[in-house]
Amino acid sequence: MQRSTDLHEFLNSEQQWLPSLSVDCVIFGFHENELKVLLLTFRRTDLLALPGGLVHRQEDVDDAAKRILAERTGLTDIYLEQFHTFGQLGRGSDHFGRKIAGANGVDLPADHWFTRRFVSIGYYALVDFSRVVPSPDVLSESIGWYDVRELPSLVLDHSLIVQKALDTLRLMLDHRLVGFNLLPETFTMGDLQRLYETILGKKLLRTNFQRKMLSLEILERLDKKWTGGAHKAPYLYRFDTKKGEEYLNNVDNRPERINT
Amino acid sequence: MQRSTDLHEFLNSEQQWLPSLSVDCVIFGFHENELKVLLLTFRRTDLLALPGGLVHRQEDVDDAAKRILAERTGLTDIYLEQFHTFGQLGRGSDHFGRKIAGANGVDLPADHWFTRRFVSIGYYALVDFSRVVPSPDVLSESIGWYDVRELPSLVLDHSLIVQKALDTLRLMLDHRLVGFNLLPETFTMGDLQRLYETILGKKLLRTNFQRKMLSLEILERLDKKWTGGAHKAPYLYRFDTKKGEEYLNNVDNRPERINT
DNA sequence: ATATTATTGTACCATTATGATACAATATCC
DNA sequence: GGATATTGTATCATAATGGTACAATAATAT
Repeated sequence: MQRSTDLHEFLNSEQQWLPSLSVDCVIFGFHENELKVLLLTFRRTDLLALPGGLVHRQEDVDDAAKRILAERTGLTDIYLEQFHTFGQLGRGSDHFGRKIAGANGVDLPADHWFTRRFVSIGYYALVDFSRVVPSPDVLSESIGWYDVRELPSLVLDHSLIVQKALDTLRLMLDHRLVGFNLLPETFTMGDLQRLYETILGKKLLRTNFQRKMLSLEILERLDKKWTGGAHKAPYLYRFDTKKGEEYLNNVDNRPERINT
Repeated sequence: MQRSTDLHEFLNSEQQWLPSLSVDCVIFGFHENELKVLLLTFRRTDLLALPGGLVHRQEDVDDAAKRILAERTGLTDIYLEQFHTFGQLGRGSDHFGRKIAGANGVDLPADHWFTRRFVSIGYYALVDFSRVVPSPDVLSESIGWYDVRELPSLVLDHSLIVQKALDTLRLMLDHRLVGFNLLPETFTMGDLQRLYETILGKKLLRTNFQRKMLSLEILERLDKKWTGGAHKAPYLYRFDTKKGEEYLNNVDNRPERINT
């Protein structure tokens, strides 16, 4: 995989990019009842930011999001979903771009392209952060997971972007069954419940959660799982892709409150 | 209100605009059990398109959407909501821009800015089309309402944009109570039901719809309405803004299916 | 006046979904 | 074999929803 090149090269790369547009990725990491977000710091600064980047002149924006995530964090094969585009005035990157360049000994000319305004398209994803090893690119000093409940302050409007992504994730949780692409191929009902609880930020009643999930008829029950714990072994389940598609395609399963 | 200027002026206006970005508005019109979309044809062509436009260099994108809608259709004070950004390759406007210019006797040079690629931010709104008089701007030959169930073919990817907007509208219908900003100040339960039925594209059971709406406790019951019809007079209702806000702010009213 | 008509508001019942508790089943450890 | 922690299911009470019935009531026709 092609990783980002260095800052000087980047600052001279205006011709490569679609002007005015950027992409920012909110990668939620789930593990052990914690929900975290992947953040980078820029070299020689302590500025925290979402992994983001620019779109090539001849590149589908969805593809750009995947490429940017890969280049900046090393993460590949992750399902990204667009959720909102941020185009407020005052998310201008003048101060911001100048600060980053400055920290690396570059004094940007008054009208340098990187100091101009960008409108940013937000994408989000949900991964199991114990099974993913992000690595920072050359523009970045560090990369790491930060708990969503105590997020430090971020560059530009990135805090707002994270908040909007989280709202969308919660809203879409069972509409899109987004959870299933971050569980292992097979999982227990407890695994699934912990995922839901972490994303929704609240406890669910075990028995009713189980009843509900089984009633959706999108899970295939497999063998039991003998973990070595001193207790009854839980069943393993697999997400039944075919039934899952049917479920999602059924208009009646949309989360609308008016039915009859 | 400033309306759009002529084509030649527009084609020389590159400096005004944020490059690569456009906005398209999907205005749904509701009246008498019909759901329609507002479309324009470009001058001297029969190309149908959504009202769209470009963003000024120093202009909030949400503001740009409102301005564009006003300039191109004459509609003002309409609540627009962003729903998706369209950035596929191949929605390129080369062929498209050249066709429009050509129809008006302008032969665009090979790399004219208007033939380049645009990424478009989609906004939608819902209005009562009997109470709104759109008028086409100078770029357009005509403006009119088209039934969503039998949409003619549109320019670029505008059919896709309409479909996505409609999906979003239906999904958000009672989550955001989006319907209320297009009913008159006071309305009957029948009015409200017809609105829901038209947007959802299906019949609802009168008695249960009434029960549901009343149970939300966001409607204020007023006097009866004597229409002159040979039947019992229905109550009029007003949307109670304060209670409505409370309702929308209550997380428990989000359309999630996993509760306990 | 009175009957007729169309529509509305509400009551009511059957069915389904949800919140909550109880309890038997069972892998492992001791 | 008994203790322990967890899981799967049953069950009950309550709430929400789908569906029907019916009385109330503005206008109109008689």
